[in-house]
Amino acid sequence: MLQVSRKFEYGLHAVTYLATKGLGRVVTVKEMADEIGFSQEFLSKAMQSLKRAGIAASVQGVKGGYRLGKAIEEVTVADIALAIEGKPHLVRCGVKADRCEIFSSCHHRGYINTLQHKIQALLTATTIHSLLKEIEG
Amino acid sequence: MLQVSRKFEYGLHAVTYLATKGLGRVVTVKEMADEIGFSQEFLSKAMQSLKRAGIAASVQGVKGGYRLGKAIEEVTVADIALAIEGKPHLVRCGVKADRCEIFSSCHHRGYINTLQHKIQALLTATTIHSLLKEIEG
DNA sequence: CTTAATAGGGTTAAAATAGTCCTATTTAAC
DNA sequence: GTTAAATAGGACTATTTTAACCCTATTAAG
Ligand code: SF4
Ligand code: SF4
Repeated sequence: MLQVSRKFEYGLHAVTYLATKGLGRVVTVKEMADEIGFSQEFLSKAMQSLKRAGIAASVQGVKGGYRLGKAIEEVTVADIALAIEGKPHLVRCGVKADRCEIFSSCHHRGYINTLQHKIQALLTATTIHSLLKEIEG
Repeated sequence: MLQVSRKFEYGLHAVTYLATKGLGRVVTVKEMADEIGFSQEFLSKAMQSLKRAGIAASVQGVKGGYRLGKAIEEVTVADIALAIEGKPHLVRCGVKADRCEIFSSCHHRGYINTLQHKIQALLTATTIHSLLKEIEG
């Protein structure tokens, strides 16, 4: 269906939330989930992925939470997608060749791979900074 | 995971198969499935979708099968995707607004929709004709 | 030492995708 | 006209992926 995962949307919303509500401020998952309207548990998983990628930074313990890990000019939508969904692969042979029974005789991979790179370029072209400008402006 | 459906790949392979093996020739699903290396039953479903969209034409009865329904200069990858997967929607609110609990407060739709249009433009930019030239050349 | 938070493994539930099966219809060939 | 080879398509099942939840451990403020 060529659809973006829900977790990615959770992550994207979370990052823009962090970016708008105080740049250095530490925000709990609970606050974000309540404000945005998402499931706290699931958003928590998304935040953990973002943290591992350095997009968010975490503070543990009471008064803990998350804040941005990078300047919003340096985080692209592609980064968030990578952090949450892992390396993109439009076709199953991108995961592993033997996942496709016709791998050795397929003549379409080249095209599909360039297509993928173009899509990736689109995602890379948008930083969170420019996304916010687009939303507000 | 942003992955293309298997049925779409079946369809794409089938169309290029029809295009290379004789333009007017009527080819059975069995032949295509055997040659390409796909499941006959499932490929059959893909062909039915392509037929409904006019991309393939069918001949029923003994000696029946499929042939191309349009000139390969007039069929784009986007057409095949549309025929097989239906209207694209990168996010669930594209199917129906109430599929997302935060629809009314979401500020990301605009961006995601332009992203979708750009991806769609990429698919529309490749006709089967140009795809074949790319493969052969 | 208690409490509020993240970290993360493991499990379950729901949905989408992939594939199969079966029957009806069409039509060429005999 | 009967048979056989094909598409048409509905219904079903299996598999895989996604989404969500639960539970325990760890961290650190008060
Ligand atoms: S059909 Fe080709 S592009 Fe698609 S998964 Fe198989 S090898 Fe890859
Ligand atoms: S979060 Fe926004 S873009 Fe995503 S499905 Fe909901 S309304 Fe649509």
